[in-house]
Amino acid sequence: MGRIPCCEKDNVKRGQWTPEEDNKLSSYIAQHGTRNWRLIPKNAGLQRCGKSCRLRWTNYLRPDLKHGEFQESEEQTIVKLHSVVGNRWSLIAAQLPGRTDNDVKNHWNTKLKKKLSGMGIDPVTHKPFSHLMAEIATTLAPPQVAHLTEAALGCFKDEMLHLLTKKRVDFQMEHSNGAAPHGLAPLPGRNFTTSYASRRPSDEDDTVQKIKLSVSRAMQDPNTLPSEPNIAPSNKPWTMVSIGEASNTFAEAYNTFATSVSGFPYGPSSCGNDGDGSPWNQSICTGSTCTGADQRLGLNGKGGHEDGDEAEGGKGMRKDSDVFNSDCVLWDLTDDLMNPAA
DNA sequence: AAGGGACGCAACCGCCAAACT
DNA sequence: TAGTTTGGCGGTTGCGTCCCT
Repeated sequence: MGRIPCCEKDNVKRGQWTPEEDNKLSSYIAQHGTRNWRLIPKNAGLQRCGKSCRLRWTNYLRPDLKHGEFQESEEQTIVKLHSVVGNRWSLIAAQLPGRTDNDVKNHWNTKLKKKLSGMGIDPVTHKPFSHLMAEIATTLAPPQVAHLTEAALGCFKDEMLHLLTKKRVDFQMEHSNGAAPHGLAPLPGRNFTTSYASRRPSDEDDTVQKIKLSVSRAMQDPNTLPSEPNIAPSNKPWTMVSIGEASNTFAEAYNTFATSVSGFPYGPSSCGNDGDGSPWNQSICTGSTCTGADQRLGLNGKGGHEDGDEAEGGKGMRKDSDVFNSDCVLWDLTDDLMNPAA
């Protein structure tokens, strides 16, 4: 029954490929093609598993591969496609001639995820963090919102201070004239060198305090709470308006953070239209779930991944072609992307 | 100059659907 | 039709290199 095993696990070599092995594999495939991966290592005189040979060929040896750095246009394509199809690297790579799924995956994990996070955009949902927080807040009553705010601010503090600490030296070294570093969008009127260098340790606590103050002020604003007399805020039946207003405190908190940390390179509302016009600022914000893009394009947020599990669970989506039926068509998708089964 | 941590990339692992016997 | 392998995919890991202290 069935076929014979692809290779004897005990007799196969593992680890890095040598130039000799590459030559053997390349010359064999040049002559005989890639029809049967089980037989290729045997016939080519390689002590490798067929699967290992296939990976080596598809990810490295194929003559049509690009090996250089990713261009900005390629990065934009990856981000756009990822906002629609999630971690389906093979689909994304198919739109980038010369790039493999492994290339795209590695580049996403090592560069693009951090780049998006640094711009205040969640790499899983492609929404601004502030927008995410507001969305979460709409599902909670204000007392819970307050607790969530505390937790979220802790996250922001750690994340942003980490970024600031890491970048400070680079900015001072490379941009003594105050210009924005490569790949980052400068804010008008901000000077990186002075703003970073002037930060004191106590600024960190000041920042968090500022945010907390802003949030609590917004929470207690009479305009954001129901007006029934003699009912303590925590006991009031919350109206849609009040909850909606309270949820805005998250966006305010985030923007307060970005504003109060002088020199924060991406500024508040990094997904708005108030950027500097750099390709990154424009392209990132075309994500299907971005508020700004939703408004500009008249979208209702049906496209993209509304929850992290779906975005992360590439395998779970394989059979689900609904992602291609999204109302949210942001750019021209090729036929095979729109109809992956074809 | 040396040690340690961070980073990037290549390769492996495990799962799934299709193909095959 | 059932059992098995193959090919393909996404997630994860290991290792070499770079950079900072």
